[in-house]
This record gives sequence, C-alpha cells and structure tokens, in this order.
Amino acid sequence: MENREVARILRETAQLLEIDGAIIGRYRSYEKVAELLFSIHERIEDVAKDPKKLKELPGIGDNMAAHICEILETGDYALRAKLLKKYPLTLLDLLNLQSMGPKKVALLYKKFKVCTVEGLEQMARDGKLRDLEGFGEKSEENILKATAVAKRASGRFKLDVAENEANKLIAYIGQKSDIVDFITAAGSLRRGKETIGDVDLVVTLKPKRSKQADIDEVAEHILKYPGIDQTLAHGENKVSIVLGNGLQVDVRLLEKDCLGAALLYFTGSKEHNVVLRGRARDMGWTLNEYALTTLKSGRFVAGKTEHDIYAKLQLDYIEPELRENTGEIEAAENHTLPALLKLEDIRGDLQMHTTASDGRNSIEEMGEAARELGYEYIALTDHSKAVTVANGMDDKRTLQQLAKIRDAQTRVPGIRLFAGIEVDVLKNGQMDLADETLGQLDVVVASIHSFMQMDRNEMTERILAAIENPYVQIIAHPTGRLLLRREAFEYEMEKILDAAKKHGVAMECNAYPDRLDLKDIHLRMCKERGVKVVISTDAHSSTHFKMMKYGVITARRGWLEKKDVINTLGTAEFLAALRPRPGAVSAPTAPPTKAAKKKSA
DNA sequence: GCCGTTTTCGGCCCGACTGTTTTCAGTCG
Repeated sequence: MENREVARILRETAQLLEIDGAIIGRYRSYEKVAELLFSIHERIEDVAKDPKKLKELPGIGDNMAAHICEILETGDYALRAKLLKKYPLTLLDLLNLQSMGPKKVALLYKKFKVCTVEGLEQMARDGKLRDLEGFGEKSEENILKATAVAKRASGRFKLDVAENEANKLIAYIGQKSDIVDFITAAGSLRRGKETIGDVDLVVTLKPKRSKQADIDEVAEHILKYPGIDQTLAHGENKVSIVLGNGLQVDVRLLEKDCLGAALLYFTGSKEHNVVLRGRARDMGWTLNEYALTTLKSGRFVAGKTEHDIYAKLQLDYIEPELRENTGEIEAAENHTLPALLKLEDIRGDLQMHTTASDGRNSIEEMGEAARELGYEYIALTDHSKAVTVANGMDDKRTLQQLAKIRDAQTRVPGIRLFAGIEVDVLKNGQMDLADETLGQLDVVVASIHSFMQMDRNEMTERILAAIENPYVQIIAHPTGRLLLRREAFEYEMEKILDAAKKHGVAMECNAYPDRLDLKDIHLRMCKERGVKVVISTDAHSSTHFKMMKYGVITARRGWLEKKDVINTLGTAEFLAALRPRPGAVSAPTAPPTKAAKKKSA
C-alpha cells in the first residue's frame, strides 16, 4: 500500500472526527501523521514491518501504530468506517469549499442532511440557509461563489503558471512606487513547490508612507487589477482576490520593519513555522508575523530580516526550498545544511528535441540558443521510433542524425554538441534501438512512453533491465508523471536507485514544469545513495531552455548541491562522469570560438 | 492521540478577517 493511500485514510478520519466534534488534539494527531506520510520517503509498509521503527516516527505512538497496521492489513480503518456510517463520504467535498469548515458542514448535515456540493448549492440558491444560526444572506452568496469556483478550478496550478501570474501582479502593484517599498512572492511559490494552491504576496510600504490611508490606497489599486474575477477579502492589511483562471492571490500589506518576520511567516511551510514557534517559545520568546518578541514583556528581539530571526533562534539561515520540516531545522542547528545548487552552476543541458523528431528548431538553432545562455555543452536527444506520434527515429535515421550533428558542430563553434538519443524503453525492458547504434552516440538517455499502467513488480523489472543495459547512461523523467494530469508509474524506487548507483547510471530531474521528474524527495534519495543526477529541460524549442530554473529549484528542494549534479561539471569532467560504455568512441571536440582562437594565438 | 523532565494532565500556532452578532464563533493560512 502506498503512503498516499494510508495518508488519505488517516486524513479522512481526521476530517470526519472534526465534523463529529472531536477535540482539536485528537483529529490533529491523525492529520499530523497523514502529513508525515507525505514527507518521508520510506514506504510506510516497509517501516511498519518493525513496530519499534514505526513508533520512532514523530507523532506515532502505540495507538497510532496499531491503526496504521490495521490500515495496511485490511485496507481500511474501523474508526473511519464507523464514522462513515454516521456521515457520508461526500460531506468531505463540502470542506473544500471556501467559507465552509467542519462546524458549518456538521450543522448543515444535522439540520438539512445536506451532503453534496450540488445539494448545498441548491439550498443556498433557494435562500433556505439564511435563517440558520450563524448564517445570513451573505453566507448564501459566499456559498454560491465557492461552489462556482469549485466547479471551474481543480484548485492547484503548475509552478510556472503561478509564477507568471504572480509576476504580472507584482509588476502591477509596483506601479504604486511612491508608496510601495518592496514586493515579493512568499508561500509555496517561494518554496518552489511543484504545484501551487494559491499565491501569497508580501508588500512592504515605505517608512513615511505606511499609514492606514497609504495601505488603503495600495489595496484599492490592487482591487482594480484587470485580471480579477472576484474579491474574497479586503481588510486592514490583507487583500484576497481570485484571478480569471481561478488562482487565488493573498496580498499582505505591511510595514518595512517587519519584513523578515512576515516573509518567514508567509513563506511557511506551516510545519516549518510550527517548529520555529515552538523553538522560540522554548527560548522564552514568541514568534508571529510581525516580530520575534519576549514572551513576558513583548520586547522586540528580531524581525527585520529572516536572517536575524534564524540567528536569534540559534539556527543557520534556511533557504525557502528546505522549509518543510524534513530535517532542515536540525541541520541548521548542527551547521550541516547543504550549500544548495544554483542556476548558474548548470553548464549544459542533456535532453532536447529538434525537427528530426518532435522539436521545433534545428540542431544549429538549439546549439546557438544554448551557447547564448553560456552553456558549454548540450546533448541533442531526439526520440526513437517507438514514439511514432513524435516522428521517432529508427537506427538508420539515428545514425543520419549523428552525422548531421557532427556536421552542425563545424558551424556552431564555442559549444560542444553531443550526439544523443532519447531511446524508448520497450515493454520488456529492452531498448528501441540496436546496441551498435547506441554505442556510436555520445549520450544515451532512456525513457518510458508506453505501457505506463504496468503493475509495480513488472515496472520495477522493466526499469531495472533498462539500467542494466550497458549503453544506457541517463534515465529520463523516471516516473513519467504529468503534474495535475497523470500519476507517476508505480515501482520500487529504492531498488531502481540502488541499481543506478551500482551501474553508474544518472537519474534525470526533468525541469519541464509539467514534469519535475524526479521530484524533490526522490532527488534527496539519490543524494543519500550517491546516485548521480542530471537536470535537463527536455526542450522541444529553443525557448524552453529557460525552464531549467524549475529543475534547479526542484533539485534544491531535494537538498542537492553542485557536487550532486553532473551537468555542473566542465565538458571533459562531465563526459568522465557519465557511465562508460563498451566500445564507445569518444566524441570529437568542438572547434574553438573566434575569441578563443585569438586568445590562444 | 501524542507529548513531555520545570508538566503523566493539559496543551495541541496564532492572528486576521468575515459575518453574524452586539462580543464572538468559524474559517483561513
């Protein structure tokens, strides 16, 4: 059973308990364990084999351990089943609606047996809710708005989409440059999460322009933003809006002096903040979004910058991407935080497509665009024949493409053009092209584009076979997921990574924002095992090279450092870091640029 | 339901905003 399955059952139990009126701590304990299951990379099924190990996990005691074992054994949990006799499962859909929480859901169910979004919508439309205690006409309006939003938006957005919307709004708010001092994204966008639920913007005002009238002026400006679909909240220092595509944006308007505390608070994650606050409390302080202050007298301790606050808490500065309460606080305490990879460390891109298969640009165009970015090398990796829809190449065309790349190299100096392939891993684990063909190429990237629904064991065997093929050097988008569209393949990641380590195969972090594959926690597993990682864009056009930043941010979330990623190496070192293949001839070197020629002369 | 050595019982983040109230409960992040 997958962690997310166990987590789902625990989370539903927590929600049902909350609706049932359980005390806060009880349902929080279920929620916490559900959250834990998403943050650990061991399979809970494996951990649970040793009851002692299971109970070592934070938040799991005797009872919870027994519940987890019950779920793993029976596929369900008795308390959840019992609660479901009292409340239908569809009731939980209502919790996802804006303005609806457990108390209101419970009341509505008790009074009217409302348990579906459609049912609730009808009640609101008929004006049947306004006489209920705690409800009014406005509540009905809000419910109708919320059901409309729920119908329109799936609720989450890809990182690039959220970033683009945020940047547009930041530029717009920046028009108030006489009042506004600084604007930045916080929340999961700043942490670089793969999908974003809503965007948090922190806006600070100039010291002489932070009166309420100034804040109001900026808020009014924001409410006139052309992209707004509806306004959810408008208070003294907060504006919440929903954009046309359903993306919610919360903007906080604050004084400059509390920027550090505000950024820390609104960047999260919630779990990271909870631990920081507990730590502050242990030290006799209290931490909120305005400052770190003394518990007794409320005297200011720190708050101008995040660095100040971490320092006072006796922690090294923690980069936003690490703030998930998955060990970063302990590492900050022990001065063992990683020196995270940076975008400028990347010196080449190892997966891209040209007009030979399904790309939009020629070899030369890709080479020139990559050189513009300052890269030292790229690998041109068109599809192999199994991907017919992408005009994949057979052996003959692959070798023709190799010759074309060698030829293009003479016209594109100053960057090394590796002749590569993205060869398909067939259903049985064999390669889509002959070994003799693969052996002539500089870089062999293997990936799966078919039979994605295989069962766990079969898929594990299939990928193991690919890794054991002596010509395969990189496994591309190893889990095949498409964010918000398609689930990852199921297989035993531990086994795959152990094999990759053994055979010197690098795992790709595909930087394309629809993929981000491997994802953060898998990359961290690579680091722990010493598995080599490459970050590639999978560019299908020269404009796609800019997606590299999403791969880097994902790698940072996986705690990766420059030394963990082999396309941070120079050309010769990179080639040496790739898996050596039997009988492979080394690629010819690139002709120097004119500038370099002059220099050596 | 979990956790802890100043607590084995009593907390469990905490402040803003809204809408319904007429001082506060519920929701949200």
